[in-house]
Amino acid sequence: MTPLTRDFFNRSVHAVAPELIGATVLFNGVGGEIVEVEAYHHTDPAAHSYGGQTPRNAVMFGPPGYAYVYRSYGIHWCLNFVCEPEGSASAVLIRALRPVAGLQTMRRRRRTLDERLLCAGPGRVCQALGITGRHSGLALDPPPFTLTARGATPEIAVGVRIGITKAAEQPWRYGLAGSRYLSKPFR
DNA sequence: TATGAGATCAACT
DNA sequence: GTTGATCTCATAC
Repeated sequence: MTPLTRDFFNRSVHAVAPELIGATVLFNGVGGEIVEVEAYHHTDPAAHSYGGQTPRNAVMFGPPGYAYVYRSYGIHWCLNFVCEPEGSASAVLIRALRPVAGLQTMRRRRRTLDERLLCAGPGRVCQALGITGRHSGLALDPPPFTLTARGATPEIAVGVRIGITKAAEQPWRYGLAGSRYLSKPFR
């Protein structure tokens, strides 16, 4: 169980994103295996950092290995891992987990007993782990975060990203092939 | 199974 | 005033 260090994130998002599939993320001991992510590069019109720095996205412009959390559609929180050397403003959106630790806590927060729906979607992940905008800017290596590298290399599925209108054709969504915990199946 | 409304906020026009 | 890296619930097919 090797922890993910800052060096791991200090590379291209397109290298980091697929390698996160199969890794484990815990927040205060609650979480699971990452089964779905999306990559956002600062040259990408769909990225929050595309139009330059604002108070909301400032964390993306900082060093890699930090959490960027933002509010989506007014109600949900979405968790990102900042990547690449400082200033490049690129990040990986955590879209879905296979629940592993703290199932009872997640079921209570999510108000559902259906294990498949605990962490299937970026808003659900944050609700299940108890992550909000207060946690934006936290480092990923010390607690409350615990990130662990995967063991064997899993089969990775690739597809187009979900719920965006700009640069929607880019195949920058990565998932664990065949997983039943995805927010949507790959095709 | 599929579409539609509502919730609710920061950025941008 | 509009839009969006979303989810839930209701109603319709």
